[in-house]
Amino acid sequence: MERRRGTVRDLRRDNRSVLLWTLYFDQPLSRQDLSQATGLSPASVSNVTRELIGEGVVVEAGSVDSDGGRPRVLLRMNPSFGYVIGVDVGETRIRVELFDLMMTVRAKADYPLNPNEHGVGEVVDGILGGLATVLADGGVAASAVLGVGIGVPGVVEQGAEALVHGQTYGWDAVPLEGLLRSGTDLPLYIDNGAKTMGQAELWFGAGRGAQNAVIALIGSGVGASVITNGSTYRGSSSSAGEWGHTTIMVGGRTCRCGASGCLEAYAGAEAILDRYGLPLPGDDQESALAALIEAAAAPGPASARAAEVLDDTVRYLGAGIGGLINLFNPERIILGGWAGLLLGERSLPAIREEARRHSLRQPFAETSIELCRLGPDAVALGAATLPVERLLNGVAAASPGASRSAS
Amino acid sequence: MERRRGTVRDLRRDNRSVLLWTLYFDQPLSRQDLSQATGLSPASVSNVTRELIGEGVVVEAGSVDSDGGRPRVLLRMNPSFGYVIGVDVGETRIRVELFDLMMTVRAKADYPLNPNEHGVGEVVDGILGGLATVLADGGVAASAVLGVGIGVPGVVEQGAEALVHGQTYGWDAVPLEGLLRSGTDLPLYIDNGAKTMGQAELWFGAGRGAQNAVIALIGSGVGASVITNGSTYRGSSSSAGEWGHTTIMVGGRTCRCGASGCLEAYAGAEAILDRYGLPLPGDDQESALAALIEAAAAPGPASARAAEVLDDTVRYLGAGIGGLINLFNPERIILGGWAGLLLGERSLPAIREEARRHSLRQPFAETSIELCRLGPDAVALGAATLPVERLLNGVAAASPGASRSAS
DNA sequence: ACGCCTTAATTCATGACGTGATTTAACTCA
DNA sequence: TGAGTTAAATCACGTCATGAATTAAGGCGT
Repeated sequence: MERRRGTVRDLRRDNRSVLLWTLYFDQPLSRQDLSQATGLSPASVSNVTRELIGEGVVVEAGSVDSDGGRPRVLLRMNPSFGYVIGVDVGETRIRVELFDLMMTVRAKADYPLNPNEHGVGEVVDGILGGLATVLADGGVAASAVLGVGIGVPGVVEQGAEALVHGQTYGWDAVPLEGLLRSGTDLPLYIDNGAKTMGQAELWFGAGRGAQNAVIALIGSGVGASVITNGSTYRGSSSSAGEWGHTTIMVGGRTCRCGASGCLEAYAGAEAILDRYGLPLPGDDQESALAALIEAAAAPGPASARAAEVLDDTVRYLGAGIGGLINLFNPERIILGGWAGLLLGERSLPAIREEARRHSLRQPFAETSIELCRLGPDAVALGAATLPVERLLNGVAAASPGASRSAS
Repeated sequence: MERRRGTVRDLRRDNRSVLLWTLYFDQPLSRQDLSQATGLSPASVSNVTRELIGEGVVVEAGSVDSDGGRPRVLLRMNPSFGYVIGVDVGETRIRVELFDLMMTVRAKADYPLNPNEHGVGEVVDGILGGLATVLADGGVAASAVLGVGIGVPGVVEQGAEALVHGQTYGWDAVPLEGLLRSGTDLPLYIDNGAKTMGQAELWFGAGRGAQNAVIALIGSGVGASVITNGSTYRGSSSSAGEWGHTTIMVGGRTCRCGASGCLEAYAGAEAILDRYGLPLPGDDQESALAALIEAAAAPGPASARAAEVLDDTVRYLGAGIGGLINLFNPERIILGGWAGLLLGERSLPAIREEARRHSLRQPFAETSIELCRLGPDAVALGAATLPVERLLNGVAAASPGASRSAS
């Protein structure tokens, strides 16, 4: 991960990198477009491009007339230069997806989990099984895989080998990378699931183009991904963005993390249902929350009570979001996660209003609050962007197969 | 502020910059030391050094024996290459200080303010008067001044001309830079006072060497400065770090910002005194808070009540700090501001404990919570570092006098 | 078909830069 | 005084980005 700088060679790597990034997100582009977009001279674009085409990362694809003159040749990423795998370790299932470079899904695999028993061995088995399945189904050789991104709940401590701390479900410094290493030698990128979902929204969803944003993930629990200067902020030990355990009510409800007054203890789906207290139809949290929202809308005896719980939730959420606005001054707040979507669909305007009441005028005015745009696969998708990010940054060199022997 | 990158010339500027930064903070250093510290080759260090000495930014200063061989020549910044001015616009006074490049004070000036009437004109007059005074007292020509840094309370919106929003004391988009421009043509750098104080602690105080830190400023109100990747984080419209108005108690006390439940409404000095409610000796908040702390320690009728108020304060503060730890995952939290110091001296261990109770284990374990190390002039000192930062980054070119005509 | 025009991309000559190897500088010690 | 030692400067070389010049690839009018 060491990034040298200072020699004229590093300069080339950086230029190559900005060129790849612009091409990745705005393709197809002609060499001329690239020159304009990156600020590099046409000559340099030509040189770097030749190199990239030679390596097979970039391909020429069609051309466009330019009234009267020589037509522009369009450049694209080569989608099959290499493949990436994204893994979403969720509360109820492990999902594994195989993508090409442009993030087209090639194969999927699901592995159900017992929600109340996050056995490490089971998770490891599920991931390894999923890897084998998608490679077989997708017809892709392991040597063509650039890497495997894995989004897990809980804090991921990056180091020689990533450790996972899941304070709310009993994982304490689990050496997930080491455990997986014995079953595969693909390059692994393990990160917090909220962060990978955030990166998915940043790259392909409601966060596109943002330099500073916060993606809030509200599911059973509450998490967030903070984007600063265009990339995921990780802090000193890569656990930044743990929004769910911000105190919004000193001395308040006890949270499953052990503290009291956490946002998650009020606005997480589990907490919402618990605060409502009454039984609801549906055998999982998702349908229960949907039922609660329906109850609040429909006339009936439970309506007022349900609406009150939801309105309180909006207030808590608004307070939490207001804090994010004040602290991070983002240009965008994106509300995601299945519970975030349900709540947002019902009461996004109210959430905005509560966020306004709990933040300062100037930063609030600079922020837009929106719903996420990607579906439930965003965690896996975002995880799969991790190896792509590495490729775009120019760390992964020429041939994709080489990455296997990177022990 | 545009920073080009991509040409071999930009590379030189960057290398020059890292060399200047290392020299600034670890001087004196020999060329060899610099080579080792920056990773640049001895040859490059030699070249860049020659350039810097030629410009007068760096000077040779003495030498050190190296058992048997040619002695190492030590290099230093030239303290009188240029001068900088720092301005602290506080609640009760404006303080203006003149420094040389190495931040040795050359002159000071104070200008009292009526605490309850932050007249814009008065502030402008005070600053302009202070500038003239320190230049005269310090015997420094205006042409030798690299710039003037100004730390103000409230949100500073950077743009063509900096605007100041002081929501808590009635400044709304005040064009401070424009107003000052008519009285001086020195380069101006206006920033939030908590941020400039944070930068002072980062450069010279308890934050030295930190890559990720939060400097909490607790005075009459509450602010913070967030350091990410070694420099002040500003967000999309440079108002990031407004910690004081984070909600820690939904539906709680009304804050002077208009919202309810803000941290500032509980842990700011004004709020602490208000929560105590009873009269205290002393004619300003500072002596009143000191008296409150004394009352809690001494036996007496008011002791229990005072201790309770302070203990509550610690809890609120701990909740706020816990949120910072979870969200930013800093390696260090630094407690500053006059009230922060008073509270910290009394109960830093308790604050640490409450922060622990309100944060997740893993990020808390990575964080140390300390008191600031600089005195009450930190805001002005930090403001004065703003033009120095620009110099170190290589934006300011050869002769310091040239900066005057940078309109 | 042909030449002219327009635009895109490449090539070329140039200058800036960092670097390892070599040389010079500066000082110690026997 | 000369050998040894370490610091710094210089040199020769390779890499790179770039503006200018050149080539490539099409349209259009005659």
